[in-house]
Amino acid sequence: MKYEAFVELLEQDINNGRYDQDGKLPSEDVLIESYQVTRYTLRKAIAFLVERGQLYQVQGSGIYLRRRAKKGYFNLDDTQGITSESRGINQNVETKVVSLEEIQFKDAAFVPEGLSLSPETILYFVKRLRLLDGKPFVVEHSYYIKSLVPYLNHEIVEQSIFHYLKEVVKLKFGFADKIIRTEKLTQEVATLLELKKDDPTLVIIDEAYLSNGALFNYSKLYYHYENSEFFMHATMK
Amino acid sequence: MKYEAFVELLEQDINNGRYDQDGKLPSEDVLIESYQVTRYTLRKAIAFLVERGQLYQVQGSGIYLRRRAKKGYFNLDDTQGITSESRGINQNVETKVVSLEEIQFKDAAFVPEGLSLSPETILYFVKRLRLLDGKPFVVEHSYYIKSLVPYLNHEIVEQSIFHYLKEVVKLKFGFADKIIRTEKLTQEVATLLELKKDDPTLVIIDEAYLSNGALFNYSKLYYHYENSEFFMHATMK
DNA sequence: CAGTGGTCTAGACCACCTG
DNA sequence: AGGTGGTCTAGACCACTGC
Repeated sequence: MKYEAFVELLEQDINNGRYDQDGKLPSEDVLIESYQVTRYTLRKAIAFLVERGQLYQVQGSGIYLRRRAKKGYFNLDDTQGITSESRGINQNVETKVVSLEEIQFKDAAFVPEGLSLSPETILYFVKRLRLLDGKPFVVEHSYYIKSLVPYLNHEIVEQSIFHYLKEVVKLKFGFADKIIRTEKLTQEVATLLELKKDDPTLVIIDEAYLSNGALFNYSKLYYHYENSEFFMHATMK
Repeated sequence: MKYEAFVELLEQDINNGRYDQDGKLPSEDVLIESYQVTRYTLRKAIAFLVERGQLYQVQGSGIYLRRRAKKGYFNLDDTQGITSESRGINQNVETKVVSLEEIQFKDAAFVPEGLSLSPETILYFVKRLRLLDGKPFVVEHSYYIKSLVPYLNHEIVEQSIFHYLKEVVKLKFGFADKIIRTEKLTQEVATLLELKKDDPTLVIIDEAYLSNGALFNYSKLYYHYENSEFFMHATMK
């Protein structure tokens, strides 16, 4: 059994409360027996859930459920936009497209530090406002490299772009770098967020790479400081 | 050979430019041969460096160095204070202790959501201002649970508390949860950061757990919005 | 000291990229 | 087709926790 499938199965059982009375899972030996998986598969799945902060392991003792697992936050590790980020709570996501155009790399308003592309490289440039339950949540300024993302139109951009890239264009995502900071809002972004110039904003600069290491998208995201909190889990090594 | 030791060895070779001409590492088979490690040890070490964003792997192709790896940022995954976070750049860290006192849990100014402790639980409460190259960088409001952190004094708190807990008290750290958001500054914190009331601030609420899952510390950190940028690396699953 | 998770070995086969 | 990384097997032993 592939470990991804086993992760889902295990996650279901955990979420259905199968292990709630103990607050911990059975030992690895018992899990191996009851799910009929090998230790490799089991530990790979457990490691995934540990990374996500749902479980923790104590050597010599057992595998424990995290109590008070965080809900209702956007997870900084989820790199695929609001739709999947907001799982755990049911919220209505709306998207307003401010603009969609093709530009050349040399005309981009901002560029990731150290990124070298030919000045004539064609990029899609998308500005969107996204709302959660009717409240302005984030303004996105996103660039997509056209040689890797060959087609975007208004209709696609009104939905989840990443969903389209994954399911339709069949891009294989690899990893993302993010820079997080706080700024004062410009008038342009403040208007969209229904805030005032110089109000605070949480800014995330996001660089997204395919599994082959090629950058296909970079974005600057301005979050409404009152409507957005992010969560992350880290191991202390 | 333990994989932690091998990580260090491999990291040294990478940082010394041993693999720069190719931009990639040799294949796993070659690495196994040249470093005399087993595939398990090799892949565990590689996985660690991939998680940190220093390498990426492409199935069927190879193990590549990340170019333009980020330097000069604070890594959100590093959970052990400024001293180790700021590696990569040499900056002078100063610490000014604003206050150090023992309080009861019921008198704490803030409490992590869902945390249940007896109201009489004794906590150390530490307020510190930390400066980088003489510039105010972060104001920390930190609580330590005395039953797990039995002793703190002014001298310790002027240094790296985590270093003390790790090396002297021999606590074994496990994991940390963080919530990241933006707020407007209160007058009290603004004064310490040499900013004005209502200026933006990046806030991180940090909960730190021992390897046995016990919470030993939680903090609210107010970062100077002009002097602090954070970096993180994520895999897109 | 019994039982648990962590590391390690030595293989095999699969999935994917590249020439 | 050959070579690369990804998954998987079936063990063994080590390190730690808790009774």
